[in-house]
Amino acid sequence: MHPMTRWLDDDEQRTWRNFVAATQLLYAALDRQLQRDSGMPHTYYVILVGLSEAPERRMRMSELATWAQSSQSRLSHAVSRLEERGWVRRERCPEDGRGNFAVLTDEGFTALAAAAHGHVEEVRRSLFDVLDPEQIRALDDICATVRSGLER
Amino acid sequence: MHPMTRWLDDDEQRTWRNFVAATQLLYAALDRQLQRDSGMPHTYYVILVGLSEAPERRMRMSELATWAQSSQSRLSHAVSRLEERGWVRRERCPEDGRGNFAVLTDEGFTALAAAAHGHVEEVRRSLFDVLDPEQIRALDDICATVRSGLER
DNA sequence: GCATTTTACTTGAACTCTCATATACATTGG
DNA sequence: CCAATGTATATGAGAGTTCAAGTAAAATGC
Repeated sequence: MHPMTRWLDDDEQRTWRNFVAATQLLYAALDRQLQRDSGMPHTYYVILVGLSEAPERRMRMSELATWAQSSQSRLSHAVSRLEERGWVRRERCPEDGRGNFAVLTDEGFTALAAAAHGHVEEVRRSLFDVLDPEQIRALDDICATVRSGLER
Repeated sequence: MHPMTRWLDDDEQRTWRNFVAATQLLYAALDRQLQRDSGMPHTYYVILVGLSEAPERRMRMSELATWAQSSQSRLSHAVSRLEERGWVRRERCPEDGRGNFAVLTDEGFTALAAAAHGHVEEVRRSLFDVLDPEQIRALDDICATVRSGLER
């Protein structure tokens, strides 16, 4: 069947557990900060950022899902919640009757702007402030590598 | 009020987005693999690992929560689900009437052993196989630093 | 001793995410 | 043109997580 398990040696084990611990603590801190100060999870924040950077602050659902590394279903649910808050609105796509645009409203833009400061500070506090420039370069390199390995 | 936002510069922005993309893709891959092959999310796997390494395969709930970086509530719910599957059992603590032990059952140990191969392979495929030894050392270092920054 | 506070853990509701399925429009091949 | 297939998105149920209470036992203080 499958080959013998290539178990992690002690160093790898330690690295892996440090990785899991660090990333989970980091996301927990981010989510807590965003939820507390802006009432949204990190995934919603990412969606708003995507829209805010898109031309006319609008994007097709599927394009936005790809951008935000989200499943289409997750994005659809999330946009529904964001619509309820008046931060995003859906618009039917004229060229393609199946398609929908997600459009960032002015209220959504305002909410994002209000959330950004605290979020960025948290990212700094949790990550950039504790690493030296060399480590930050290395991290960028590592993440780019892992990312391209997983993106197909 | 609060000081001016120290925005991320272009390099930091890129690093941060690579980090988010890489970690999210990685956890998505892990969770998909574990769910598909073993019917459990990564958080449950971690709980079982913790118990399997504890003396007599048992740990106090709060100790286990700390070990697994979980809230007590999350752990309590998770242990309830794991109990339903017969993988874990609760036992009242004799010395402290408030306390509970979570005990890994033989079925739980078997389930963990069955899950381990595929999980480790996925960790290798997604992370260790794509990085060179230098990068792995750097990652360990970075994660340990971030971790201790966030653990208080 | 007994009231107060703290600790250990559980519970329920609200919310998010996943997975399977459904819907509606578009495209393709004869 | 129309049946078959593919694409874009939505929806509903089930599962996990969070947050705010709730319970029960231990420790503390006077």
